[in-house]
Amino acid sequence: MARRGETIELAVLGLLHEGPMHGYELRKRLNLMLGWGRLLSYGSLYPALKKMLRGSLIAEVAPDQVPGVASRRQRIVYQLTDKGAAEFERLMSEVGPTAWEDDNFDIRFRFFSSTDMEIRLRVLEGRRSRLQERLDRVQRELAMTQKEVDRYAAELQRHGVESVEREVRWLSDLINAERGARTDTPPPPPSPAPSPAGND
Amino acid sequence: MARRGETIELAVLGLLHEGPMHGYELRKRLNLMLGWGRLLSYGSLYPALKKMLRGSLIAEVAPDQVPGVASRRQRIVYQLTDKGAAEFERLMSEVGPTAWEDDNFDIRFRFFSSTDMEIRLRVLEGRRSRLQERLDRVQRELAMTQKEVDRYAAELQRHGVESVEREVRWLSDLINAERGARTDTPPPPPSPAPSPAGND
DNA sequence: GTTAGCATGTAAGGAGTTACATGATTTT
DNA sequence: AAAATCATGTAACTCCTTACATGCTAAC
Repeated sequence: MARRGETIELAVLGLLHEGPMHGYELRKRLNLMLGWGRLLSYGSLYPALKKMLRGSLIAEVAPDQVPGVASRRQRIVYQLTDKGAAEFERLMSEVGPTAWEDDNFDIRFRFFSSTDMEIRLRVLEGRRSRLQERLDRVQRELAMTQKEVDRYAAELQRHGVESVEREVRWLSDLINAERGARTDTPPPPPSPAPSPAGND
Repeated sequence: MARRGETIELAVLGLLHEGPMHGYELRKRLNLMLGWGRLLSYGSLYPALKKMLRGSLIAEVAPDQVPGVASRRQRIVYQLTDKGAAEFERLMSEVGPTAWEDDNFDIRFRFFSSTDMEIRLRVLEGRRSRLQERLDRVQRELAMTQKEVDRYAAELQRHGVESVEREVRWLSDLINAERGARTDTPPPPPSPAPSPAGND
């Protein structure tokens, strides 16, 4: 779904940011994390790790940490390099369109704790106005095209619109929560107008 | 997400099943139909049409329907062939896993009017149990892995679970509606809104 | 007459899946 | 000892996107 090749990379950087891990474990967490539909295959994870290794974003951890448990070696534990950590921060502070895409947004949100609130707000607002645009566009076109509507087609539209509206409300709540936490100022009346988005 | 190459093909067959259309129009409808996230590009639509043309699933409509409006020609209107109609029916009566995938499910649902209720029920139930499995798996793993949970990670999980639960309820309502219509039982509630949706 | 939108296509390449291939370790 | 699961990897392939390229038609 997400076309940016950075998607897996960002997720891996984020997970390794929380601690060293080997590929198999990484994959399990990744599937749990964005598991709402897609399962990541080894055929895409391992090549991605190799690539990041070549780019020095990650490095293999020295194998013999605990001398007592000598043998148990065939899994490769990776950790973030300084360069990798810097790249993670660079990617996490992007606030442009790529940060609003479905998968990219989820991953960024998952690692929001590693970002400033300003970034968080920009990303949340960007995502919200993107969804709002989708909604408006669909509803506009629906008004034009609607002649005889198939029952199931209509039900699908209805459910889709409702789901997106629900996510918009979710985002609005999150935005309010962030704003409320920003200062001790009591949260001002919510602005229903979707703010036009800034870009990177 | 959807890996099956049949996805676009089925959607095109379904739309042409409702009437002849040219590529540009097809694309607009497709984007409206499964527009919740992805936009279909020409680079994928036109090659697909060519392929279907080669396979004789569709054919070009004779260009000169209305003699008076001679010129206005450069768009290519396609229509379903008999073979295409048969293929559409074959695909629509599949009830296996491929029919439960996100995109494939949406497309099948969109064209449910062209199917028997038995098929509809199988597809709806298949999709529901697939979502239920996802839910169970995630909740099981969540119970094991949960140690220190990041605030945003937890919120993302919560929202994800809730969304899927919501879709399960939606499917359940639809299944009940189908079952209710199965017997000769006269439709008890009036049908101003076909929404049996008891949501939220 | 020039911009904007309609309409069709192609080439190159990215991203990820499937299927294959291998072996170690733990559980039964 | 077998089966399950952990663990890593590769090759071929599919699907789709991006960017490019072209020309017609409507509106301003």
